[in-house]
Amino acid sequence: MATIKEIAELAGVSRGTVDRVLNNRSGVNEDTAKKVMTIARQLDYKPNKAGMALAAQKKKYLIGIIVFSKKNPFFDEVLAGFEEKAAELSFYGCEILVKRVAYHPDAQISAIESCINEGIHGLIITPYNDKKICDALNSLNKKGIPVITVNSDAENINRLTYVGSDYLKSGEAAGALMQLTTIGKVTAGVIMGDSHILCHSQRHSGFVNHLQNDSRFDIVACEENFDDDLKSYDIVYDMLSRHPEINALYFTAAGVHGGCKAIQDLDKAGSLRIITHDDMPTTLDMIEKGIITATICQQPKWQGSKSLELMFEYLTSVEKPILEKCYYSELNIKIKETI
Amino acid sequence: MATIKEIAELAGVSRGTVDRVLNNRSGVNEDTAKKVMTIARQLDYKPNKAGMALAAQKKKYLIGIIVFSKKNPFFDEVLAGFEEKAAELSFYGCEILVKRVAYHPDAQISAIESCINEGIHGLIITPYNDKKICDALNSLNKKGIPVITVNSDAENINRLTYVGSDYLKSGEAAGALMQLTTIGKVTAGVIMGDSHILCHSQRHSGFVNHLQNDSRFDIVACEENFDDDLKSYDIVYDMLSRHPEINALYFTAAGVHGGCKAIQDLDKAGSLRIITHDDMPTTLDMIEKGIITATICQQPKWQGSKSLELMFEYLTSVEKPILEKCYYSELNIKIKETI
DNA sequence: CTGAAAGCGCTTACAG
DNA sequence: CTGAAAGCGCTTACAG
Repeated sequence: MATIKEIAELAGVSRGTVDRVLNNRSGVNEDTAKKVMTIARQLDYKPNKAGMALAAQKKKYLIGIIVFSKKNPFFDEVLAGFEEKAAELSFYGCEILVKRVAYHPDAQISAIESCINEGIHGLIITPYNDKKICDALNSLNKKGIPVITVNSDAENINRLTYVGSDYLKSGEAAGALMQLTTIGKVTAGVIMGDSHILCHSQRHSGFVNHLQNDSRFDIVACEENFDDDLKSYDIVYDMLSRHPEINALYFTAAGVHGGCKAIQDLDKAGSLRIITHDDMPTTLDMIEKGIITATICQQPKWQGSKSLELMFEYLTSVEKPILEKCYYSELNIKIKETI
Repeated sequence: MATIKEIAELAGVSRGTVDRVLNNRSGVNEDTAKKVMTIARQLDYKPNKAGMALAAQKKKYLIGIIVFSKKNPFFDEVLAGFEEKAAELSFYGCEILVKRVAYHPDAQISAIESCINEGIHGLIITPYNDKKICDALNSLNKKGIPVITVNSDAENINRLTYVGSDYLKSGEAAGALMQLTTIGKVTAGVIMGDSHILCHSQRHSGFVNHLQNDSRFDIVACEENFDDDLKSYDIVYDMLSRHPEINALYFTAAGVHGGCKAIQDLDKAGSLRIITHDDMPTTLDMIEKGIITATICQQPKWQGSKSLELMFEYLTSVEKPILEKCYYSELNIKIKETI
């Protein structure tokens, strides 16, 4: 592996100059720069990360992370991903500033402001899909603070990229799984999180799209639980009472535990085919008990670590990398026997 | 973060001495060592990886990797994991030496020998379950070259750990998936790889165990294809001709493509429920075509990167880490809509 | 526009 | 048994 020192010797200049050329720091004679670049290319120079890391010891890159409140255990896993990656990058000077706030535009706005005050260099956020947030994020961008959305995207945001699930596809997968695991006439109900949340409505569409041409399926009810377990209990209880013919349920988001409780209380545990998303402990418990048939997971940990990795790479690279529009996590179906 | 320099100043000794104490290098006065250790503990000293990496620039850790031949595309993925991790560890001086050999004890033996000749410091291997291999690996251990088994384990080997699938569990998962996706009477056939291969027979047992108390299921045939697609074609063709009542097939290992071809040629594509393992391109193609219902994957890439990570950590750490007996990969069910 | 020098934290001959 | 010094590769004030 070629080093800066070698290149400097070959080019007959100092190491400092080579460094300037290689990192596009301004103020180097054009001819000198060309000569250095040619040699660097010939030797296929790749910077040594250990050297970079050591020299960067005093530098600091502070990356703000805004995800949802502690009430939603799904984000515990995403956070685990952030922390794992942050530990790995800590010796390159990467530091993270985590804020877990309520799912509300105002809470997010004030979290964003406090991030700015603490001097973040980049922001990773699960945005509430709202005009206010959109504006706030776009003005961050103008300040030169790049934004990456994670887990959930928002419309019209000027973000670097989105890291998370393909929600339409995951809804379709839920529909397909429903087909695979049922026979005959299926009367289904859907329990959504919040129809104002982009990803929840996308899962719903995916599910409906996939099943609409299958004459076996009839979707007779769809309600929102706003990701709240108590609300979820009531809604499911009510839905199943009004529609005793329902024999399958699809939960597009959280509130799985409350909903399943209602099913247990109605003594319908065995007679319903239930598909959910994600694998928080309460969901795993319901799978273990045989109440939920399968759950479709979305690599929350990967979402955290990947988004931080991309942000850090972007912040530290000289030639800004070209990012994909979206980085989709894999869908992972789990049943009792694979958890 | 405390540094060696700080500790040296506080202890009133040189940095060299601190280094000797911290890394258990011999020949330090006991009292001095104690003093240094106390201070290090007080400051919660953690070595700076960048510093270590830079200083280790001239060192080299060569790790041998022996997996199966290029005919088995599953190992392409495992290899991708090895290479990704090797790139990450390269600036700590980690180098890998990959040998892909035929699934045969003699081929493995000679690969092991050539690894020794090239001076490996550790070996990661997917061992053929055979006395000869076992002896060879145990003698490696005696030479001080640690061994990790990956993807497949062998009996009575003195290895550091095993990184791979829990095959019994994955067979059970296949059985459960079969139950979930069928109704009424199911007459099943099993296509095994090689009954002498530990993991293949474990999957078979898991599958049979899971289904034996379910009166809906009848397993009427079980044949070996030795992971060969042509052989697999013949076996499946023959099995389905002799047992026209078969309406479900389980492939415990490779040879999926050949088997599915036979099914197509017999015009039975729609009428069989088929469960397989892994997601090599040919398998994905058969899922896309609706011939295979679901496939259970085992994180091949993770198996490669995890095993290399563990080996490198073991080789480079001062206090040898205590490893688990086994590191199991997650099981990941995929259907057409999630690939 | 460029160079010489110091420094990031750890390791390692070498000298004593 | 211990210290002083050089070195790993990259970066960064500072001086010119």
